[in-house]
Amino acid sequence: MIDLRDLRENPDKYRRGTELKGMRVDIDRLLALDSQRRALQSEQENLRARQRTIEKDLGPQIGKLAGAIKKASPDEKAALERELDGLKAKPAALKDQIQAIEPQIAAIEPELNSILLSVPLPPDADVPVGKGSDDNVEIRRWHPPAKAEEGPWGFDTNKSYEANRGFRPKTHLELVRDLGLADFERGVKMAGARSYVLTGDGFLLHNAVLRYAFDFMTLSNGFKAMSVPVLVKEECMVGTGFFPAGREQAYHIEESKRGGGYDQFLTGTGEVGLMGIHQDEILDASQLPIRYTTVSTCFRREAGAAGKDTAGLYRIHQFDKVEQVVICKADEAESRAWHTKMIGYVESLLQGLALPYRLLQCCTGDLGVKNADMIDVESWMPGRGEVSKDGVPSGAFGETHSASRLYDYQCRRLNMRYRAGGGGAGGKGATTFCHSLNNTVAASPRLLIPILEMWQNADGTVTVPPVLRPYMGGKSRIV
RNA sequence: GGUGGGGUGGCAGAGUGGUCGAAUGCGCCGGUCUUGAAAACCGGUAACGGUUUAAUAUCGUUCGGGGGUUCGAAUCCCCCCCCCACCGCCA
Repeated sequence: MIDLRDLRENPDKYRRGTELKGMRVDIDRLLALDSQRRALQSEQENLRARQRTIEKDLGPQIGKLAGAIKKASPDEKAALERELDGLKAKPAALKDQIQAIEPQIAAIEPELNSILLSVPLPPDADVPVGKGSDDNVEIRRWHPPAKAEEGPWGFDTNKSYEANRGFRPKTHLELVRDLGLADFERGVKMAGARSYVLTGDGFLLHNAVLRYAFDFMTLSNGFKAMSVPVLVKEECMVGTGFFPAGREQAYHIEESKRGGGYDQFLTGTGEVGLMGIHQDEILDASQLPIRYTTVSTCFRREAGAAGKDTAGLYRIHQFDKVEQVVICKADEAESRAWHTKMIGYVESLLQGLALPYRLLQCCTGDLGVKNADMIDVESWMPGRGEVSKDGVPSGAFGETHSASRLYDYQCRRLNMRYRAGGGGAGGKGATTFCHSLNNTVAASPRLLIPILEMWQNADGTVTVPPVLRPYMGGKSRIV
Protein backbone atom coordinates (compact mmCIF):
# COMPACT_ATOMS: atom_id res chain seq x y z
CA MET A 1 0.00 0.00 0.00
CA ILE A 2 1.20 3.43 -0.77
CA ASP A 3 1.09 6.39 1.61
CA LEU A 4 -2.16 8.23 1.02
CA ARG A 5 -0.66 11.45 2.32
CA ASP A 6 2.18 11.20 -0.15
CA LEU A 7 -0.30 10.54 -2.92
CA ARG A 8 -2.20 13.69 -1.97
CA GLU A 9 0.98 15.74 -2.21
CA ASN A 10 2.55 14.06 -5.23
CA PRO A 11 -0.25 12.62 -7.31
CA ASP A 12 1.82 12.76 -10.49
CA LYS A 13 4.42 10.43 -9.04
CA TYR A 14 1.72 7.77 -8.72
CA ARG A 15 0.03 8.53 -12.02
CA ARG A 16 3.36 8.08 -13.75
CA GLY A 17 4.26 4.99 -11.75
CA THR A 18 0.98 3.32 -12.59
CA GLU A 19 1.45 4.11 -16.25
CA LEU A 20 5.03 2.81 -16.27
CA LYS A 21 3.85 -0.48 -14.84
CA GLY A 22 1.20 -0.71 -17.53
CA MET A 23 -1.59 -0.70 -14.98
CA ARG A 24 -4.77 1.24 -14.77
CA VAL A 25 -5.88 2.83 -11.52
CA ASP A 26 -8.15 5.85 -11.22
CA ILE A 27 -5.93 8.12 -9.14
CA ASP A 28 -8.19 11.13 -9.63
CA ARG A 29 -11.17 9.23 -8.34
CA LEU A 30 -9.13 8.23 -5.32
CA LEU A 31 -8.14 11.84 -4.65
CA ALA A 32 -11.75 12.98 -4.94
CA LEU A 33 -12.99 10.30 -2.55
CA ASP A 34 -10.21 11.11 -0.14
CA SER A 35 -11.05 14.80 0.02
CA GLN A 36 -14.75 14.01 0.40
CA ARG A 37 -14.04 11.73 3.25
CA ARG A 38 -11.78 14.20 4.99
CA ALA A 39 -14.38 16.94 4.70
CA LEU A 40 -17.03 14.70 6.25
CA GLN A 41 -14.65 13.56 8.91
CA SER A 42 -13.74 17.07 10.04
CA GLU A 43 -17.36 18.04 10.12
CA GLN A 44 -18.15 15.07 12.27
CA GLU A 45 -15.18 15.66 14.52
CA ASN A 46 -16.12 19.27 15.11
CA LEU A 47 -19.60 18.21 16.13
CA ARG A 48 -18.17 15.60 18.44
CA ALA A 49 -15.90 18.15 20.04
CA ARG A 50 -18.89 20.36 20.70
CA GLN A 51 -20.86 17.47 22.09
CA ARG A 52 -18.03 16.70 24.46
CA THR A 53 -17.85 20.18 25.90
CA ILE A 54 -21.58 20.25 26.41
CA GLU A 55 -21.50 16.88 28.11
CA LYS A 56 -18.76 17.88 30.47
CA ASP A 57 -20.86 20.76 31.57
CA LEU A 58 -24.18 18.96 31.61
CA GLY A 59 -23.17 15.60 32.99
CA PRO A 60 -22.93 16.59 36.65
CA GLN A 61 -26.16 18.57 36.41
CA ILE A 62 -27.99 15.60 34.98
CA GLY A 63 -26.57 13.37 37.65
CA LYS A 64 -27.66 15.73 40.37
CA LEU A 65 -31.14 16.10 38.95
CA ALA A 66 -31.59 12.36 38.56
CA GLY A 67 -30.60 11.96 42.18
CA ALA A 68 -33.03 14.64 43.26
CA ILE A 69 -35.87 13.01 41.37
CA LYS A 70 -35.38 9.78 43.26
CA LYS A 71 -35.78 11.56 46.55
CA ALA A 72 -38.42 14.03 45.43
CA SER A 73 -42.01 13.95 46.54
CA PRO A 74 -44.62 13.10 43.88
CA ASP A 75 -45.57 16.80 43.49
CA GLU A 76 -42.03 17.96 42.80
CA LYS A 77 -41.22 15.03 40.54
CA ALA A 78 -43.02 16.18 37.43
CA ALA A 79 -41.36 19.57 37.38
CA LEU A 80 -37.92 18.08 37.92
CA GLU A 81 -38.46 15.54 35.18
CA ARG A 82 -39.41 18.27 32.77
CA GLU A 83 -36.24 20.08 33.68
CA LEU A 84 -34.22 16.93 33.07
CA ASP A 85 -35.72 16.43 29.61
CA GLY A 86 -34.80 20.00 28.80
CA LEU A 87 -31.19 19.39 29.70
CA LYS A 88 -31.08 16.23 27.60
CA ALA A 89 -32.45 17.86 24.48
CA LYS A 90 -29.33 19.75 23.46
CA PRO A 91 -26.82 16.87 23.27
CA ALA A 92 -29.47 14.66 21.73
CA ALA A 93 -29.83 17.05 18.80
CA LEU A 94 -26.08 17.04 18.23
CA LYS A 95 -26.02 13.29 18.36
CA ASP A 96 -28.49 13.09 15.50
CA GLN A 97 -26.31 15.35 13.40
CA ILE A 98 -23.22 13.27 14.11
CA GLN A 99 -24.99 10.08 13.25
CA ALA A 100 -26.32 11.50 10.01
CA ILE A 101 -22.76 11.81 8.71
CA GLU A 102 -21.93 8.20 9.44
CA PRO A 103 -23.64 6.62 6.42
CA GLN A 104 -22.08 9.21 4.13
CA ILE A 105 -18.59 8.17 5.19
CA ALA A 106 -19.51 4.50 5.05
CA ALA A 107 -20.64 4.96 1.46
CA ILE A 108 -17.26 6.31 0.40
CA GLU A 109 -14.91 4.00 2.20
CA PRO A 110 -15.21 0.68 0.37
CA GLU A 111 -14.41 2.23 -3.00
CA LEU A 112 -11.67 4.38 -1.55
CA ASN A 113 -10.00 1.43 0.12
CA SER A 114 -10.23 -0.80 -2.88
CA ILE A 115 -8.61 1.81 -5.13
CA LEU A 116 -5.97 2.54 -2.52
CA LEU A 117 -5.03 -1.15 -2.34
CA SER A 118 -4.59 -1.24 -6.11
CA VAL A 119 -2.28 1.73 -6.46
CA PRO A 120 1.09 0.22 -7.36
CA LEU A 121 4.40 1.21 -5.86
CA PRO A 122 6.08 3.39 -8.49
CA PRO A 123 9.15 1.76 -10.03
CA ASP A 124 12.52 3.15 -9.10
CA ALA A 125 14.05 5.72 -11.42
CA ASP A 126 16.84 3.36 -12.44
CA VAL A 127 14.48 0.60 -13.57
CA PRO A 128 14.42 0.47 -17.37
CA VAL A 129 11.12 1.46 -18.94
CA GLY A 130 9.41 -1.29 -20.87
CA LYS A 131 6.10 -2.95 -21.63
CA GLY A 132 6.69 -6.54 -20.61
CA SER A 133 9.16 -9.37 -20.19
CA ASP A 134 10.56 -8.84 -23.70
CA ASP A 135 11.98 -5.53 -22.55
CA ASN A 136 13.86 -6.94 -19.59
CA VAL A 137 17.56 -6.25 -19.69
CA GLU A 138 20.25 -8.87 -19.21
CA ILE A 139 22.74 -7.71 -16.60
CA ARG A 140 25.21 -10.55 -16.74
CA ARG A 141 25.68 -14.20 -17.45
CA TRP A 142 27.63 -16.80 -15.60
CA HIS A 143 29.17 -19.95 -17.04
CA PRO A 144 30.73 -22.68 -14.96
CA PRO A 145 34.51 -22.69 -15.27
CA ALA A 146 36.27 -25.64 -16.86
CA LYS A 147 37.18 -28.43 -14.45
CA ALA A 148 38.56 -31.90 -14.86
CA GLU A 149 35.46 -33.43 -13.32
CA GLU A 150 32.30 -35.06 -14.49
CA GLY A 151 29.46 -32.61 -15.17
CA PRO A 152 28.73 -29.41 -17.03
CA TRP A 153 31.99 -27.67 -16.18
CA GLY A 154 33.15 -25.27 -18.85
CA PHE A 155 29.67 -25.10 -20.39
CA ASP A 156 29.07 -22.11 -22.66
CA THR A 157 25.46 -21.21 -23.39
CA ASN A 158 26.46 -19.52 -26.63
CA LYS A 159 27.33 -22.88 -28.12
CA SER A 160 25.05 -25.85 -28.69
CA TYR A 161 24.84 -28.57 -26.08
CA GLU A 162 26.46 -31.02 -28.47
CA ALA A 163 29.35 -28.63 -29.13
CA ASN A 164 29.80 -28.25 -25.40
CA ARG A 165 29.58 -31.83 -24.28
CA GLY A 166 29.90 -34.00 -27.35
CA PHE A 167 26.46 -35.63 -27.30
CA ARG A 168 22.83 -34.81 -28.01
CA PRO A 169 21.01 -34.09 -24.78
CA LYS A 170 17.73 -35.50 -23.63
CA THR A 171 15.08 -33.13 -22.30
CA HIS A 172 14.16 -33.41 -18.65
CA LEU A 173 10.93 -35.09 -19.76
CA GLU A 174 12.88 -37.85 -21.43
CA LEU A 175 15.31 -38.19 -18.56
CA VAL A 176 12.56 -38.36 -16.00
CA ARG A 177 10.77 -41.01 -18.05
CA ASP A 178 13.84 -43.11 -18.82
CA LEU A 179 15.22 -43.00 -15.29
CA GLY A 180 11.88 -43.34 -13.55
CA LEU A 181 12.07 -40.06 -11.64
CA ALA A 182 8.51 -38.84 -12.07
CA ASP A 183 5.12 -40.22 -12.95
CA PHE A 184 2.91 -37.69 -14.68
CA GLU A 185 0.13 -40.07 -15.70
CA ARG A 186 -0.65 -41.17 -12.20
CA GLY A 187 -0.23 -37.65 -10.89
CA VAL A 188 -2.86 -36.45 -13.35
CA LYS A 189 -5.07 -39.43 -12.60
CA MET A 190 -5.18 -38.44 -8.95
CA ALA A 191 -5.05 -34.69 -9.07
CA GLY A 192 -5.73 -33.47 -12.57
CA ALA A 193 -3.72 -31.43 -15.07
CA ARG A 194 -0.26 -30.11 -14.12
CA SER A 195 0.12 -32.73 -11.40
CA TYR A 196 2.88 -35.26 -10.90
CA VAL A 197 4.42 -37.79 -8.59
CA LEU A 198 8.14 -37.67 -7.99
CA THR A 199 9.36 -41.23 -7.72
CA GLY A 200 12.42 -42.81 -6.18
CA ASP A 201 15.58 -40.87 -6.94
CA GLY A 202 13.43 -38.09 -8.41
CA PHE A 203 11.99 -37.34 -5.00
CA LEU A 204 15.33 -37.87 -3.29
CA LEU A 205 16.96 -35.38 -5.62
CA HIS A 206 14.12 -32.92 -5.03
CA ASN A 207 14.64 -33.15 -1.28
CA ALA A 208 18.40 -32.92 -1.68
CA VAL A 209 18.08 -29.62 -3.54
CA LEU A 210 15.79 -28.20 -0.87
CA ARG A 211 18.00 -29.35 1.95
CA TYR A 212 21.11 -28.01 0.27
CA ALA A 213 19.43 -24.63 -0.24
CA PHE A 214 17.98 -24.51 3.25
CA ASP A 215 21.26 -25.40 4.95
CA PHE A 216 23.03 -22.88 2.77
CA MET A 217 20.78 -20.07 4.01
CA THR A 218 20.62 -21.09 7.67
CA LEU A 219 23.97 -22.69 8.48
CA SER A 220 26.15 -20.74 6.06
CA ASN A 221 24.41 -17.37 5.93
CA GLY A 222 22.72 -16.92 9.27
CA PHE A 223 19.09 -16.80 8.20
CA LYS A 224 16.64 -17.96 10.83
CA ALA A 225 14.76 -21.13 9.93
CA MET A 226 10.99 -20.78 10.21
CA SER A 227 8.05 -22.98 9.42
CA VAL A 228 5.05 -21.14 8.06
CA PRO A 229 1.37 -21.83 7.52
CA VAL A 230 0.49 -22.37 3.88
CA LEU A 231 -3.21 -21.98 4.62
CA VAL A 232 -3.81 -18.37 5.61
CA LYS A 233 -6.54 -15.79 6.08
CA GLU A 234 -7.43 -13.36 3.35
CA GLU A 235 -6.05 -10.56 5.52
CA CYS A 236 -2.62 -12.12 5.23
CA MET A 237 -2.85 -12.28 1.44
CA VAL A 238 -3.93 -8.65 1.28
CA GLY A 239 -1.29 -7.61 3.77
CA THR A 240 1.53 -9.21 1.85
CA GLY A 241 0.31 -7.54 -1.32
CA PHE A 242 -0.81 -10.62 -3.24
CA PHE A 243 -4.44 -9.61 -3.07
CA PRO A 244 -6.48 -8.19 -4.65
CA ALA A 245 -4.33 -8.27 -7.80
CA GLY A 246 -3.37 -11.94 -7.59
CA ARG A 247 -6.59 -13.37 -6.27
CA GLU A 248 -7.10 -15.47 -9.38
CA GLN A 249 -3.82 -17.27 -8.74
CA ALA A 250 -4.73 -18.58 -5.31
CA TYR A 251 -6.78 -21.57 -4.24
CA HIS A 252 -9.67 -20.47 -2.12
CA ILE A 253 -10.86 -22.68 0.72
CA GLU A 254 -14.42 -21.62 1.38
CA GLU A 255 -15.04 -24.44 3.83
CA SER A 256 -13.03 -22.56 6.43
CA LYS A 257 -15.85 -20.06 6.70
CA ARG A 258 -18.10 -22.42 8.61
CA GLY A 259 -16.54 -22.17 12.03
CA GLY A 260 -14.39 -19.12 11.95
CA GLY A 261 -16.24 -16.71 9.75
CA TYR A 262 -13.28 -16.10 7.48
CA ASP A 263 -12.10 -17.75 4.29
CA GLN A 264 -8.67 -19.24 3.90
CA PHE A 265 -6.33 -19.41 0.95
CA LEU A 266 -3.41 -21.62 -0.01
CA THR A 267 -0.26 -19.60 -0.37
CA GLY A 268 1.70 -19.51 -3.59
CA THR A 269 4.95 -18.74 -1.81
CA GLY A 270 6.51 -18.95 1.62
CA GLU A 271 6.90 -15.18 1.46
CA VAL A 272 3.32 -14.83 2.65
CA GLY A 273 3.93 -16.77 5.83
CA LEU A 274 7.31 -15.22 6.52
CA MET A 275 6.11 -11.65 6.06
CA GLY A 276 2.90 -12.24 7.96
CA ILE A 277 4.73 -13.27 11.13
CA HIS A 278 5.20 -9.72 12.40
CA GLN A 279 2.00 -8.26 11.08
CA ASP A 280 0.64 -5.49 13.33
CA GLU A 281 3.81 -5.43 15.41
CA ILE A 282 6.07 -2.61 16.44
CA LEU A 283 9.56 -4.05 16.36
CA ASP A 284 12.54 -2.79 18.24
CA ALA A 285 15.14 -1.27 15.94
CA SER A 286 17.72 -3.56 17.50
CA GLN A 287 15.84 -6.59 16.15
CA LEU A 288 16.50 -5.49 12.59
CA PRO A 289 17.42 -6.66 10.09
CA ILE A 290 15.26 -9.75 10.38
CA ARG A 291 16.39 -12.52 8.05
CA TYR A 292 14.06 -15.48 7.67
CA THR A 293 14.05 -18.51 5.48
CA THR A 294 11.49 -21.25 5.10
CA VAL A 295 10.76 -24.25 2.97
CA SER A 296 7.11 -24.61 2.12
CA THR A 297 4.76 -26.12 -0.37
CA CYS A 298 3.45 -23.57 -2.84
CA PHE A 299 0.11 -23.71 -4.62
CA ARG A 300 -0.69 -21.85 -7.80
CA ARG A 301 -3.75 -22.07 -9.95
CA GLU A 302 -1.83 -20.88 -13.01
CA ALA A 303 -5.01 -19.20 -14.18
CA GLY A 304 -4.48 -17.56 -17.53
CA ALA A 305 -1.58 -19.84 -18.37
CA ALA A 306 -3.73 -22.43 -20.13
CA GLY A 307 -1.74 -24.21 -22.80
CA LYS A 308 1.55 -22.70 -21.65
CA ASP A 309 4.31 -25.07 -20.57
CA THR A 310 1.84 -27.89 -20.12
CA ALA A 311 4.39 -30.69 -20.21
CA GLY A 312 6.92 -31.57 -17.58
CA LEU A 313 7.94 -30.03 -14.31
CA TYR A 314 8.11 -26.39 -15.35
CA ARG A 315 4.66 -25.00 -14.66
CA ILE A 316 2.79 -27.00 -12.07
CA HIS A 317 0.12 -26.40 -9.43
CA GLN A 318 2.10 -27.58 -6.45
CA PHE A 319 5.80 -27.36 -5.71
CA ASP A 320 8.20 -26.74 -2.88
CA LYS A 321 10.30 -23.69 -2.39
CA VAL A 322 12.99 -22.38 -0.11
CA GLU A 323 12.33 -18.67 0.25
CA GLN A 324 14.30 -15.86 1.87
CA VAL A 325 13.00 -12.56 3.19
CA VAL A 326 14.70 -9.61 4.82
CA ILE A 327 12.93 -6.99 6.90
CA CYS A 328 15.16 -3.98 7.48
CA LYS A 329 15.10 -0.34 8.48
CA ALA A 330 13.49 2.19 6.20
CA ASP A 331 16.70 3.11 4.50
CA GLU A 332 17.06 2.96 0.74
CA ALA A 333 20.79 2.27 0.78
CA GLU A 334 20.32 -0.61 3.22
CA SER A 335 17.45 -2.01 1.20
CA ARG A 336 19.52 -1.92 -1.95
CA ALA A 337 22.49 -3.52 -0.23
CA TRP A 338 20.30 -6.41 0.94
CA HIS A 339 18.88 -6.86 -2.52
CA THR A 340 22.37 -7.32 -3.92
CA LYS A 341 23.29 -9.66 -1.12
CA MET A 342 20.17 -11.80 -1.52
CA ILE A 343 20.91 -12.18 -5.22
CA GLY A 344 24.47 -13.06 -4.29
CA TYR A 345 23.27 -16.00 -2.20
CA VAL A 346 21.43 -17.40 -5.19
CA GLU A 347 24.43 -16.92 -7.42
CA SER A 348 26.65 -18.86 -5.01
CA LEU A 349 24.06 -21.58 -4.84
CA LEU A 350 23.76 -21.95 -8.60
CA GLN A 351 27.51 -21.78 -8.97
CA GLY A 352 27.80 -24.61 -6.48
CA LEU A 353 25.54 -26.60 -8.79
CA ALA A 354 27.54 -25.52 -11.87
CA LEU A 355 24.39 -24.28 -13.55
CA PRO A 356 24.79 -21.46 -16.09
CA TYR A 357 22.48 -18.57 -15.33
CA ARG A 358 21.83 -14.96 -16.16
CA LEU A 359 20.54 -11.98 -14.23
CA LEU A 360 17.71 -10.03 -15.76
CA GLN A 361 16.80 -6.54 -14.72
CA CYS A 362 13.02 -6.53 -15.04
CA CYS A 363 11.58 -3.51 -16.81
CA THR A 364 8.81 -1.34 -15.40
CA GLY A 365 6.10 -3.21 -17.29
CA ASP A 366 7.16 -6.56 -15.83
CA LEU A 367 7.07 -5.48 -12.19
CA GLY A 368 4.18 -6.48 -9.98
CA VAL A 369 2.15 -3.97 -7.99
CA LYS A 370 4.35 -4.22 -4.93
CA ASN A 371 7.85 -4.00 -6.39
CA ALA A 372 10.02 -0.97 -6.87
CA ASP A 373 12.62 -3.15 -8.51
CA MET A 374 12.90 -6.80 -9.44
CA ILE A 375 15.73 -8.95 -10.67
CA ASP A 376 15.02 -12.37 -12.09
CA VAL A 377 17.55 -15.14 -12.19
CA GLU A 378 17.17 -17.50 -15.11
CA SER A 379 18.90 -20.83 -15.32
CA TRP A 380 19.93 -22.48 -18.54
CA MET A 381 17.56 -25.25 -19.54
CA PRO A 382 18.87 -27.16 -22.54
CA GLY A 383 15.51 -28.78 -23.26
CA ARG A 384 13.70 -25.47 -23.74
CA GLY A 385 13.76 -23.14 -26.69
CA GLU A 386 13.08 -23.74 -30.35
CA VAL A 387 13.38 -27.24 -31.72
CA SER A 388 15.44 -27.64 -34.89
CA LYS A 389 14.45 -29.79 -37.91
CA ASP A 390 16.27 -32.80 -36.53
CA GLY A 391 14.51 -32.47 -33.19
CA VAL A 392 17.16 -30.81 -31.03
CA PRO A 393 16.01 -28.00 -28.77
CA SER A 394 18.13 -24.86 -28.82
CA GLY A 395 18.15 -24.51 -25.06
CA ALA A 396 16.90 -21.40 -23.34
CA PHE A 397 17.02 -19.59 -20.05
CA GLY A 398 14.06 -20.27 -17.79
CA GLU A 399 13.12 -18.30 -14.70
CA THR A 400 14.09 -20.01 -11.48
CA HIS A 401 14.38 -17.09 -9.05
CA SER A 402 12.96 -13.64 -8.56
CA ALA A 403 14.36 -11.00 -6.20
CA SER A 404 12.08 -8.14 -5.20
CA ARG A 405 12.71 -4.86 -3.46
CA LEU A 406 9.54 -3.37 -2.01
CA TYR A 407 10.49 -0.40 0.17
CA ASP A 408 7.73 -0.04 2.78
CA TYR A 409 4.89 -1.00 0.44
CA GLN A 410 4.35 -4.41 1.97
CA CYS A 411 5.06 -3.43 5.58
CA ARG A 412 2.62 -0.56 5.37
CA ARG A 413 -0.11 -3.01 4.39
CA LEU A 414 0.98 -5.41 7.09
CA ASN A 415 1.24 -2.58 9.59
CA MET A 416 4.73 -3.71 10.49
CA ARG A 417 6.76 -0.93 12.08
CA TYR A 418 9.82 -0.39 14.18
CA ARG A 419 10.65 2.20 16.80
CA ALA A 420 13.55 4.26 15.61
CA GLY A 421 14.93 6.08 18.64
CA GLY A 422 15.35 5.15 22.27
CA GLY A 423 15.90 1.64 23.52
CA GLY A 424 13.36 -1.05 24.22
CA ALA A 425 9.96 -1.60 22.75
CA GLY A 426 8.39 0.73 25.29
CA GLY A 427 10.94 3.43 24.80
CA LYS A 428 10.51 6.68 23.00
CA GLY A 429 11.01 7.35 19.34
CA ALA A 430 8.84 7.58 16.29
CA THR A 431 7.50 4.48 14.61
CA THR A 432 8.42 3.84 11.01
CA PHE A 433 7.30 1.20 8.53
CA CYS A 434 9.99 -1.37 7.82
CA HIS A 435 11.36 -2.15 4.39
CA SER A 436 11.04 -5.65 3.03
CA LEU A 437 12.71 -7.78 0.38
CA ASN A 438 12.29 -11.32 -0.81
CA ASN A 439 13.96 -13.77 -3.12
CA THR A 440 13.71 -17.39 -4.08
CA VAL A 441 16.48 -19.62 -2.82
CA ALA A 442 15.45 -22.77 -4.65
CA ALA A 443 12.17 -23.90 -6.14
CA SER A 444 11.82 -27.55 -6.92
CA PRO A 445 10.91 -29.50 -9.01
CA ARG A 446 11.52 -26.61 -11.43
CA LEU A 447 15.18 -26.43 -10.52
CA LEU A 448 15.45 -30.16 -11.23
CA ILE A 449 15.05 -29.31 -14.90
CA PRO A 450 18.43 -27.59 -15.33
CA ILE A 451 20.06 -29.98 -12.88
CA LEU A 452 18.97 -33.10 -14.75
CA GLU A 453 19.56 -31.66 -18.20
CA MET A 454 22.95 -30.17 -17.41
CA TRP A 455 24.28 -33.08 -15.40
CA GLN A 456 23.16 -35.84 -17.74
CA ASN A 457 25.75 -38.05 -19.38
CA ALA A 458 26.04 -39.50 -22.89
CA ASP A 459 24.97 -42.91 -21.61
CA GLY A 460 21.65 -41.60 -20.31
CA THR A 461 22.64 -41.51 -16.64
CA VAL A 462 22.69 -38.35 -14.53
CA THR A 463 25.60 -37.42 -12.32
CA VAL A 464 24.54 -36.14 -8.91
CA PRO A 465 26.18 -32.72 -8.36
CA PRO A 466 28.80 -33.17 -5.61
CA VAL A 467 27.13 -30.57 -3.34
CA LEU A 468 23.95 -32.66 -3.30
CA ARG A 469 25.55 -36.02 -2.61
CA PRO A 470 25.55 -35.65 1.18
CA TYR A 471 21.76 -35.32 0.95
CA MET A 472 21.44 -38.43 -1.24
CA GLY A 473 23.27 -40.86 0.98
CA GLY A 474 26.50 -40.27 -0.94
CA LYS A 475 25.00 -41.40 -4.23
CA SER A 476 26.98 -40.00 -7.18
CA ARG A 477 24.96 -41.17 -10.16
CA ILE A 478 21.34 -41.79 -11.05
CA VAL A 479 21.05 -44.74 -13.37
C1' G B 1 -18.07 -30.48 20.25
C1' G B 2 -19.38 -29.53 25.93
C1' U B 3 -18.58 -26.70 30.53
C1' G B 4 -16.18 -22.87 33.19
C1' G B 5 -12.69 -18.57 33.34
C1' G B 6 -10.55 -14.67 30.61
C1' G B 7 -9.02 -10.72 26.51
C1' U B 8 -7.29 -3.29 29.42
C1' G B 9 -1.00 0.80 27.45
C1' G B 10 5.98 -2.28 25.61
C1' C B 11 4.89 -6.01 29.86
C1' A B 12 2.27 -7.20 34.50
C1' G B 13 -2.21 -5.61 36.51
C1' A B 14 -6.41 -2.28 38.89
C1' G B 15 -10.82 -0.37 37.26
C1' U B 16 -18.66 -2.69 37.04
C1' G B 17 -22.25 3.99 34.22
C1' G B 18 -19.93 10.60 34.42
C1' U B 19 -14.36 13.29 37.84
C1' C B 20 -11.00 7.21 32.85
C1' G B 21 -6.67 7.62 27.74
C1' A B 22 -7.26 4.86 32.05
C1' A B 23 -4.43 3.65 39.23
C1' U B 24 -0.05 1.00 40.60
C1' G B 25 4.37 -1.76 39.54
C1' C B 26 8.09 -3.16 35.88
C1' G B 27 10.53 -1.57 31.62
C1' C B 28 12.21 2.66 28.80
C1' C B 29 13.89 8.06 28.25
C1' G B 30 15.78 12.60 30.72
C1' G B 31 17.75 14.74 35.21
C1' U B 32 19.97 15.06 40.44
C1' C B 33 23.84 12.63 43.16
C1' U B 34 28.81 10.10 41.75
C1' U B 35 35.69 10.19 39.28
C1' G B 36 32.45 6.58 36.48
C1' A B 37 28.61 3.01 37.16
C1' A B 38 24.88 0.89 40.35
C1' A B 39 21.42 2.25 44.07
C1' A B 40 18.30 6.14 45.67
C1' C B 41 15.42 10.33 44.41
C1' C B 42 12.77 13.78 40.80
C1' G B 43 10.37 14.31 36.07
C1' G B 44 8.68 12.17 31.54
C1' U B 45 6.84 7.97 28.82
C1' A B 46 0.50 4.74 23.71
C1' A B 47 -0.94 4.26 18.69
C1' C B 48 -3.59 6.10 14.62
C1' G B 49 -6.15 10.01 11.86
C1' G B 50 -7.76 15.33 10.71
C1' U B 51 -6.66 20.65 10.81
C1' U B 52 -2.28 23.63 11.51
C1' U B 53 3.10 25.33 12.40
C1' A B 54 9.52 27.42 11.23
C1' A B 55 9.46 24.62 15.82
C1' U B 56 4.08 23.88 17.46
C1' A B 57 -0.69 23.74 18.80
C1' U B 58 -5.34 21.62 18.63
C1' C B 59 -9.35 18.26 17.73
C1' G B 60 -11.02 13.30 17.01
C1' U B 61 -10.72 7.76 17.26
C1' U B 62 -9.02 3.53 19.92
C1' C B 63 -9.68 -0.77 26.72
C1' G B 64 -10.20 -8.29 21.33
C1' G B 65 -13.88 -7.10 16.73
C1' G B 66 -18.88 -5.53 15.26
C1' G B 67 -23.74 -3.78 16.67
C1' G B 68 -27.08 -1.78 20.57
C1' U B 69 -28.96 0.84 25.24
C1' U B 70 -27.88 5.90 27.39
C1' C B 71 -27.53 12.92 27.62
C1' G B 72 -22.89 9.99 28.84
C1' A B 73 -19.91 3.11 28.14
C1' A B 74 -13.48 0.01 29.55
C1' U B 75 -17.91 -0.63 32.76
C1' C B 76 -24.81 -2.61 30.84
C1' C B 77 -27.16 -5.79 26.51
C1' C B 78 -26.60 -8.82 21.74
C1' C B 79 -23.48 -11.29 17.98
C1' C B 80 -18.60 -12.85 16.57
C1' C B 81 -13.26 -13.88 17.19
C1' C B 82 -9.23 -15.34 20.14
C1' C B 83 -6.80 -17.32 24.64
C1' C B 84 -6.64 -20.52 29.19
C1' A B 85 -8.51 -24.90 32.15
C1' C B 86 -11.13 -29.45 32.37
C1' C B 87 -14.09 -33.21 29.67
C1' G B 88 -15.19 -35.69 24.91
C1' C B 89 -13.27 -36.89 19.99
C1' C B 90 -9.03 -37.37 16.85
C1' A B 91 -4.50 -36.89 13.83
